[in-house]
Amino acid sequence: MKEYQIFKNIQKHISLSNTEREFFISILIEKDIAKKEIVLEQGSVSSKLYFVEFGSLRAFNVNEEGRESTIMLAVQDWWITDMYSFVNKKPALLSIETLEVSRLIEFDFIMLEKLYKRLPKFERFFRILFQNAYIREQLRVLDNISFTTEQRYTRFIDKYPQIVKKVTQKQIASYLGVTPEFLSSVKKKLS
Amino acid sequence: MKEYQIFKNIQKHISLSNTEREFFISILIEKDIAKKEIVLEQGSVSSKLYFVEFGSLRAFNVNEEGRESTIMLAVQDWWITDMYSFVNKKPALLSIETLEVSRLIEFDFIMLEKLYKRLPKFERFFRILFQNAYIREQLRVLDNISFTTEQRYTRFIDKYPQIVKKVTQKQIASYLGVTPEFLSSVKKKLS
DNA sequence: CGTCTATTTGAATGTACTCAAAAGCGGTGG
DNA sequence: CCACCGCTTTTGAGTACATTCAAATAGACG
Repeated sequence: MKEYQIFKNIQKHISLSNTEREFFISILIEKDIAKKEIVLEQGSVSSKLYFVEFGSLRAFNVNEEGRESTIMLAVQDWWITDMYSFVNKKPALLSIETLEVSRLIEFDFIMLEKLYKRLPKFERFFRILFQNAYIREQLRVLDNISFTTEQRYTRFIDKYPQIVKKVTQKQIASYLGVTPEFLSSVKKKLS
Repeated sequence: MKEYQIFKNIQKHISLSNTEREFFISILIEKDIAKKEIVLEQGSVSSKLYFVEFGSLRAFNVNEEGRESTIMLAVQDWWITDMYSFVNKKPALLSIETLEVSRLIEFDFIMLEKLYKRLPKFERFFRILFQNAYIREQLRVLDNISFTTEQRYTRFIDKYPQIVKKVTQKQIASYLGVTPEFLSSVKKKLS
């Protein structure tokens, strides 16, 4: 049997019998994506949830003035989509692009609902997944409002060393919510 | 039968049979709390998840310099705890206090795990709850890094008019991550 | 090698903070 | 019911943080 990263991910929280595993495999859709491809465009409705088998992606918002804000970075073993759009079927606030050649596993909304029905233990799995995602985002809010840019930069590179290798300075700046020029001066001060 | 706000909340996402409802009632613990009481102290482990039957609460972090950051505000029909601490059993990053006389329904971690076992549809309920919480926090991150203080202030009062009535200017400032003095000058400019 | 983008540097400007003091407001006790 | 106390809010001056704009340098990639 093919070794999917996604099984390791799922088995962190639930265990599947052989028949469950077979069913699950039968619905999986793999997509190989080239570098710098857009997998979701801001303004369109996000109909897919992605799991990253390998590679990396970035989710970002572009505001009216053209300023980019990076909201999420995903590497191997992470899940990514514009959840707001996916759940509410409203235009996505985020675009998502690959940072390198990536293999994704794709779940569409309908299929996910079927999965919940057929294998209710996936309710538990995603309950735990969203619980952790909520905690992570809340910690990021705390970071944003209570630390200086310098602190947030060093915390970011300590927390996500594997991501730092794959993104540009400019993208880190847009994740922190500052200009690339200012981040450059912060780095200079640190060294 | 007593009319609990929490049933309306739960029935937004799942429906309970009479026997399920009876079981659920049997495990509910109500707490009436006076104004300005601390229900969770930063540094201690959060062992309870609270639902707000009525009243209002504020969750905030105090950093080494003594600066307060308001992370969450909860009114009737909201859930609140330090989820990071509750899930990981680590010292809480947040204190939680009542803003007025409030009635809470209390769930401890063990009881919640029992509830998941006995009534697995609660996995679904909390899956949806955390999904929405995650979306909300991610939108707040986007707000924080992509809007000016003035924009964030007006968005806040538009989005949470019922909360605005119950909190001080100082607390709104600490929610937005600015000083009360600066928020005061922003308000002046707006009028 | 040449082109395009990212990064750095610096000057000028605007945003937000600190500190201090005054004014406003709500609750409490006499 | 009023006077006082403590906390919140406002105001202003001075400073620090962060942006904008422009230009130079460095890197990545075909």
